[in-house]
Amino acid sequence: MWSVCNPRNEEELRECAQLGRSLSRLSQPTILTILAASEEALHGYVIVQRAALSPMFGGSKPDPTGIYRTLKAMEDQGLLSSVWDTPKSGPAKRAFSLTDAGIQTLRRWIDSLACYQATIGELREEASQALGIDLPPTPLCSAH
Amino acid sequence: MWSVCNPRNEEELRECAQLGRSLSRLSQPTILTILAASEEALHGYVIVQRAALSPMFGGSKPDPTGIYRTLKAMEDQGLLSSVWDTPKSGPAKRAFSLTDAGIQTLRRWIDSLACYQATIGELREEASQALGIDLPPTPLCSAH
DNA sequence: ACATCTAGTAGAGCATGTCTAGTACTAATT
DNA sequence: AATTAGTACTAGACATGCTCTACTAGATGT
Repeated sequence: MWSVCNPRNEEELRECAQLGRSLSRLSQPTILTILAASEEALHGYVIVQRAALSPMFGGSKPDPTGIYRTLKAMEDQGLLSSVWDTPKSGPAKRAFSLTDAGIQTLRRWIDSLACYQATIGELREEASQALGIDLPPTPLCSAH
Repeated sequence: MWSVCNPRNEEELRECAQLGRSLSRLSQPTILTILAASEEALHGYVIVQRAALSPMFGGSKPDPTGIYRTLKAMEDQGLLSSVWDTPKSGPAKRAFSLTDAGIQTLRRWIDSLACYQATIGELREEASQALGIDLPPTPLCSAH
């Protein structure tokens, strides 16, 4: 299943857009949003699950390896902080929460995302014009 | 200079979005649009120049290496066809034009782009909600 | 003579994402 | 009691797409 558009099959995805399951480079704002929406610190595993519900991944769980690596990178950048949670029973797990820098970054992302939207909209208009067709209405997109 | 958003400097780009000069994976629809808008076949060099004027790259010329490689890949996929143009004087140059498959693909891209827009819009809304702020108005974005 | 423009190519590297596969412990099912 | 599914995380290999540096080579301009 695909998140962003809704091709009937893998074939069509490859034909059409040559994209992966998610928009590239937008897992960071997705993670920031998930953490900003949560009162408490979250484990990576939970973040993966919530990400599946976000518009970016629209139902299908993102690859955990990628998310864990992104979390680590974001912590290195100072956007997140984490503490090890070592319960008596069960595996050790890391709980992530936003730093002030993370909140600032998300704030900036909101503007960036608007710019992306505008840019993509312009490209879409130009493409329609070039084909000499009217801008078609927004199709049914997400899987939720 | 950046194409999509308008950060004051490289620093801010890195802080904010960790993105390159262009939205990832959208150079293909950009190229398709440029070719669809042109009556005649275009040289790679000209495509690079026109790309600089498109919303995706907003003024700054994209890396020619990347564009040439993408053109080759698109030809391999049957979206483009090319002929060598070997004038008496001057270097040999390749002229690209759209195939029927390329036109079909651009048509599908128009829907895909709408989905991207919608997805990014939803993410933006969720981010604003999570921060407890009103959805700010679309900022000034592109450089043209 | 030197710089700039046209037109393209080669190779290295980075960021991001994907795939396969594993560890380890718990809880529910058969 | 053994198997399966769920929680929680890690490692390595690979693919894709973009970026950077650097190069060839002819044409045109100063």
